[in-house]
Amino acid sequence: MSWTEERVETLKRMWAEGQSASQIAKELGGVTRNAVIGKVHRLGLSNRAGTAAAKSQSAPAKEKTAPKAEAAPKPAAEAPKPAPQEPPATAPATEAEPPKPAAAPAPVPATRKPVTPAGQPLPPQPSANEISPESLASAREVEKNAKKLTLMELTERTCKWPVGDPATDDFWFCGLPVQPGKPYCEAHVGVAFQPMSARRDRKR
DNA sequence: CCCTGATTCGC
DNA sequence: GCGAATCAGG
Repeated sequence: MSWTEERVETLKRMWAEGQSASQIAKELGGVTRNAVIGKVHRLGLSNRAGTAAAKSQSAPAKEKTAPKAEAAPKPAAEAPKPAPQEPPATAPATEAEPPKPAAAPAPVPATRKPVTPAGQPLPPQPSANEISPESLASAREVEKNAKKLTLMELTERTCKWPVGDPATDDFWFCGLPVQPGKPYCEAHVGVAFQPMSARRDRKR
């Protein structure tokens, strides 16, 4: 892959948006995060406001190398603080979309925001399947300690189980460590991947 | 351990 | 110019 103008555009845009190098690399495909970082530097972009790792680069006493790079007088326009815009409540850029989990039990407070978009009908809910009570129980259990990640914070190792209503503020992803090879944590894998007949007669 | 960005240096 | 390897911090 090469840095075509289009790809560079995407790179610039995402970098400006505060996306991490690895996220950009995934988006572009065919490149590693190292490649992205290297390009970012060559392009002269770089220090974004308040980057975690970036601020550590102040070694006052000892210089192990002699960088001659002086401040590059870049007339580049100051990036206009891109206010974290609401991500489209739809399709995450992330892949791995196993079966849509059954609707999360959204505890509807009396004061529910009526944010049901008039545009599209609700996605086809595979349905109110009967999930093993045990599974649901453990899932709810886990949701209490979930890391509550945002779409952006998801990685290949964080549980992508959605909780709450995407149309409200009360929406997040589980985020707990995923089960190896699965997109969800153990508890949610249990709810997501149920054999067709998850329900046996409850032996009580 | 997972992640982040920064830098170096052979190609 | 490119990006893997490496470094360094969280």
